Amino acid sequence: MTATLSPLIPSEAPQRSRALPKGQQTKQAILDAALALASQIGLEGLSIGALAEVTHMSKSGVFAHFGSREELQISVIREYYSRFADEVFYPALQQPRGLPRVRALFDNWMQRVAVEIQSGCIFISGAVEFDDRPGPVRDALASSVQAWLAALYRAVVQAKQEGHLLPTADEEQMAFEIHALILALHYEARFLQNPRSVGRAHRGFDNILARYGQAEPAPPLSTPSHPSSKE
Amino acid sequence: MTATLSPLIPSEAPQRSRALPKGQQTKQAILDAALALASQIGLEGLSIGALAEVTHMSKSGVFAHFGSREELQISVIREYYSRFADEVFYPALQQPRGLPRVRALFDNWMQRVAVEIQSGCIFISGAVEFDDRPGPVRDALASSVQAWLAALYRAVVQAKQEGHLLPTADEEQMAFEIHALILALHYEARFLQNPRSVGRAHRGFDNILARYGQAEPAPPLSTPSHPSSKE
DNA sequence: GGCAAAATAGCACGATCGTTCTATTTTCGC
DNA sequence: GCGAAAATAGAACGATCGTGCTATTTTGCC
Repeated sequence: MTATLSPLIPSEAPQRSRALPKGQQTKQAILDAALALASQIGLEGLSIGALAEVTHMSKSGVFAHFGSREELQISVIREYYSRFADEVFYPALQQPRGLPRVRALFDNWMQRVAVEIQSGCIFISGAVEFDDRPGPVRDALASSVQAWLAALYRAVVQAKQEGHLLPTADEEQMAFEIHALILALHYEARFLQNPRSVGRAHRGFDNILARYGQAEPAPPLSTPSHPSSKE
Repeated sequence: MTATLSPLIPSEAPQRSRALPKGQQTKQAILDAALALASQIGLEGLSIGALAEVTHMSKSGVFAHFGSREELQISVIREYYSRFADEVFYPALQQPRGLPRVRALFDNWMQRVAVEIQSGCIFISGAVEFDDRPGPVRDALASSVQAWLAALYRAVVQAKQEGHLLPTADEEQMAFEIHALILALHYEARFLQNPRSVGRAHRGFDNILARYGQAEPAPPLSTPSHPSSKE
């Protein structure tokens, strides 16, 4: 099976046969602006009026593309998830299974969060905004995050299977601790504006590897592949 | 010097000579309700109308006690900070300097966050809400958090001074990693509703101690050092 | 190039927000 | 218990919000 980040939220199949009709085109432009706006002020702060102003449209013009504010928020989450996957997940697949891939996932993630120190991360701000507000927006957000964390977890499991981690390593624990570093980086860099946070997070990852990793580099092609990776 | 969490935000000296006048009394009642409300829906979600309804007062009656919404928010932060110090920081001072005190700080913190999985933590939600919204509310929040993190850092420094940590231990790094665990606990327990998070955070702390602590008092890493960290 | 359909604008609605102003009630020292 | 001062209520304001309704413009197929 090929590793993917499943599009948990079904989206209409994009038209590939022709150039996008005008409607979809401006819808995408609105979505771009909405993503930028939501990153700064949060999904809850996203207002149709402000969005209309930015895109030089009327409120109802913007509104018509989504039908409701909730649908707009969900679309933003979908868009964010897609970009996150393109930027963090898929590039890491070029690294070989195991520790190199885990390292690439973390590095890409770090790099993205480092940029988001200015712009904000929807997966983090959204979690706070919707942590006790049930509904479709929360569901979309939670399943997106879960999909990403599950992908990270799978990469850690593979690293252990490849012999890159100690046999005693607890994969779920390791994934938890990696996630923790990212959250602390976001908190201390973006809110507390501590410039040392990036270095702290990197050091933290090194510490995690020192604890869970095999002391000696694993033999490159030693073990014949087990029944292919199931999760 | 005696260890304290300085009241960074100056507050009017409370009247001790007499019973509180009626005004201060209801102000405190409003503040209690505001704290509960802000914990659930955030400092930004705190509305004077909702607060009036909960306290069975008129909007203007509530408003008159604070003069502005901003002042209300700052008062809530002040109140939260005070309770946090009473519940997490001061009790830990009964433990001897060094590792026991660090452990107590973490345990108290964990216990509080474990409760806040239901109610929410203003230090965390507020950080997201105000991370790029300058102003007095953000300042009050940031200085409160900084004061607490500095207190944690001092405790770690003392632990090293007492010889409870390796001479190579980086105190700031250790404090960063502890903070990270708390943030991950809050995120994964409150938003993702993963019941294993409490155990993961405890285990993470054990891992940190294994990395930075002087190796001897407890049996080495393979056995869990605390009976409670079972999932 | 005309014409249905899609896209966008304009306007108004009810609700909620923080805040202000004025009136009324309650507190509390004397 | 009188009366000034404090506390609370009530109503109204302008602003902003999401949304529904109806025009108007623009698109894109024939």
